[in-house]
Parts: sequence; C-alpha cells; structure tokens
Amino acid sequence: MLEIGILGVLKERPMHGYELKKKLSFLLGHFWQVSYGSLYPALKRLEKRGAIERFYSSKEKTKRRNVYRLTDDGERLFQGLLSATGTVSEAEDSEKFSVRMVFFQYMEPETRLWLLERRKHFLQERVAEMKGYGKTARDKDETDTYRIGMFRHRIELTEYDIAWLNGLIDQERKNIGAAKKSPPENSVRKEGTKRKVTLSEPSNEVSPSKV
Amino acid sequence: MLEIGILGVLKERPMHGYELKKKLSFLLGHFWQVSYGSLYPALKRLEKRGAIERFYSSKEKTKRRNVYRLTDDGERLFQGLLSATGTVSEAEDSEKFSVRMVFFQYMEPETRLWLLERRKHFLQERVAEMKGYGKTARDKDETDTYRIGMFRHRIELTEYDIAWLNGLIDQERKNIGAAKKSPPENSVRKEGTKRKVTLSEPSNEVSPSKV
DNA sequence: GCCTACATGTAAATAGTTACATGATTGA
DNA sequence: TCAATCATGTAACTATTTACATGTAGGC
Repeated sequence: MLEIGILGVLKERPMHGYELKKKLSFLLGHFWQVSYGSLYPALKRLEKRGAIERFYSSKEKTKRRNVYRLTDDGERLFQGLLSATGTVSEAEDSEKFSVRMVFFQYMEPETRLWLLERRKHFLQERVAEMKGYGKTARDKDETDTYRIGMFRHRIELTEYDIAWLNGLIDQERKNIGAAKKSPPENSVRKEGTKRKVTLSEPSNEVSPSKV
Repeated sequence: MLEIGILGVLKERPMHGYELKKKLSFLLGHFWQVSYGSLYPALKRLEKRGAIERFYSSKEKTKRRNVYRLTDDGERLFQGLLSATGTVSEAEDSEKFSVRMVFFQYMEPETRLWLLERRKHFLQERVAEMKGYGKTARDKDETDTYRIGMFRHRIELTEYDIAWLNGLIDQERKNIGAAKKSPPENSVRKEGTKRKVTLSEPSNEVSPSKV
C-alpha cells in the first residue's frame, strides 16, 4: 500500500522523502498518515529492488536530500500493484480503493471500470447489511439511539457514494465504447495531457502478485 | 483497537469468538474486517489479563464453544481505552473515531462531546486542505480530472459529515446543560434503557494508557 | 542566538493478516 | 452422505507505528 503510493507519486516527478511524505499525507491523509519510520525503509527497499533510483540534480551539490526517481522497472511494478487483487476475494475496502483511485489517471479504462464496479458492489452489500440492522433494531432490544443514528448516517453517505460511482462508471463505459468504434484513441482524454495517459503492457489480466 | 471492540461487544452480552467476529465485522466492516487470526489470540490475551472470563451456561454441556463474558476489570479497561488518546496529538482519524462511536452509549456525555469535537476539528482541517488543492490545481499543472473530481466529492462528503457532527454536538451540549441544572439526571436518556447508560468511575480525566 | 521546519534514519514494538490445520453440526 | 457453515486455533509473515537519535537551514 505504501509502495504503491510512493511509486505513484514519483511518477509525477522526482522527489525526496520528506516531500513525498507530505504529498502522501495530503493525498491519503483522510484515512492514513504515513510515518517516516515506514517511508524511509520503504524507499531503501524499493531502491534495492531497482524500482526507484537516486537522482542528483546538477544544481544540488549537497547530498543533504535524497531525491528519488522512478525507473522503468518501478513503472512495471506500479502497474502490477495497481491491478493486483491479492489472492482471492479481498473486498474493495475504502483504503485500498482510495489509494488506487488517487492514481486513476495512470490506468487503462478497463481497469478503472473494474475497480469502480468492485467498489460499488462492496458498498451495495454494506448498505443492504446496514438496512437490515435498522429492521432488527426495531424488532429486537436495540434502543441505542447513537448506534442507530450512526447507521442511518452511514447509509446516507454510502448511497451518495454509490450514486457518485454510478456516474463515473457511466462515463467510463462511454469512453470504452467510443474507443472501440474509433480504433485510434481520441475521445478518452481531453485537455493538454502532458503525461501519457497509460502504459506499456496489455496488463489487463489480473496479476496475482501481492499488494 | 481490536480489544476495544471485543470488550465493547461483550458488554452487551456474553459471546463466543465466532459470534463476536460476525458482530464486529458488521459493526466495523465498512473499514475493517477482523480476522480469526487476530481475534482468538486477542481473546486469550484478554482472558489472561483478567478482562474477560470463560462462561459456561448450564445448558451448554459441550465445551465446543468458548463463551466469554466481561469482568469488572474488563469494564475498567474498556473505559480506559475509550477515553485514551495515546500520547500526544494523535488525530481523530476515521477508524479510531468510528470504533469509539459504536460504543457511544457507554460513555459519559463529556467524553462524547470531546470526541465529537476532536473529530470535527480533524475533518475541518482536512476540508481546508482539500479546498486548497482545488486552487492549486487551477493555478498549477494539475489536469487530472479524476483526482480533482475525487477531491470535490470528498469535500462534499466531509462537509456533510461535519454538519452531522454539529447536530450531535448541539444535542450533547444541551444534555450536559440540562443535567447541570437538575442534579438528579432525568433528561439524558429517554426510552426504556435496559443497560446502564454510563459507568463506574469519574473517569473524565484522560488516562494516558495505550489503545 | 534561537526556534521552527527541514531532512534522514534506525530499533523495538505493535497490530494484524494469511495460510494452514482440525474437527463438529446441520440441513438437503 | 455430502456440502456448507460453525468453531477454534497456531505459526509465519507483513506492514506500520513509536520513540529515539542526529544534524542542517532559514528566518526573526
């Protein structure tokens, strides 16, 4: 999870640890505050593995900061991690989904669509469960107004989330449809896209590597 | 975090591991699927510590299942964990807050209020940060429509969340005010409350034990 | 000159997951 | 009788946090 974050952020531009941590805290801070104690070891690990490399700009004489940049190998690793589902079921929980969503721009439409639908499915199941609770609560002993209110609120939020996902899913489907009709891609991306929209490999098969 | 969940659920009634796991998965499943590999060791740990004890109903001859019940010691531990903030700052992140909120019924109004306000503060900071992003995105290079859309959506959700918290905070404040005026409590809790609303000790001091 | 933020790191501890193993009970 | 679900557990592993240690750079 951390590694996916590091690689994804480094895709944008080379950075040093301290900077990276701030960016990650910002992007994912809603549910995850990365600590230096995990970040720096992770950077070393990724460097040893060849996924990132140290990069000294001509201006920086001092080696005070270690600026890292993504390698081709790291790019491949990143793409593998993005579409990896772990082994079997593994619910598309909020955390994993959000981390991936932050890097949607780097995925193929099919991968995005698949992630969105998995997420939607997960949320729908949760809503059904939570609504079940409401009924049980009325029948049975539950008189806990806090818990009931909390569930009601969560249901609302989740339904709003699902509606949002539906919008994104529709859009993604249209893109895929349009791309199919006109072989040379043209509708997928608008606006001056400075980074390439996607990737090297076909990569739509679900690689079973670990996240 | 797991321990707080176990103790809180056992407060309601004695349960065995398998049951407990289902209950916890339901209550917290939105962001956390407890696994047996952590649950059973945790139960042993808590038993050794004297926070819970095995309990054999007269009907159950078979020792097939281990039904646990909360002890007085466990009750104290639970209250300690509920109001514990860890050491220093420690943001009131979604996970920790939700776990505690599930057990709001067992807290004193002051503790609830304090948690609600911490949570609100955290969310407000996040909203401010995220709004900052929108501005930066417009100025700078950001052309990532996915990320921008994601942030917009998160801002909406978070603001809705804050509004909800405000409602709860108001209510809590009213309760506290009312309780102060009329020494014998009467306005705090309505409806046939079968379990005692709160607790043994004064406990409003923030105990610095670990979660 | 001092405080704050910048910057990197390590060791120990904590928390939790995955995979495996085992067996009982229940319903079709 | 067979499959699903109930029920408990352990060992190895993975990920991450906390606390500590150290030093630099820039602004007032």
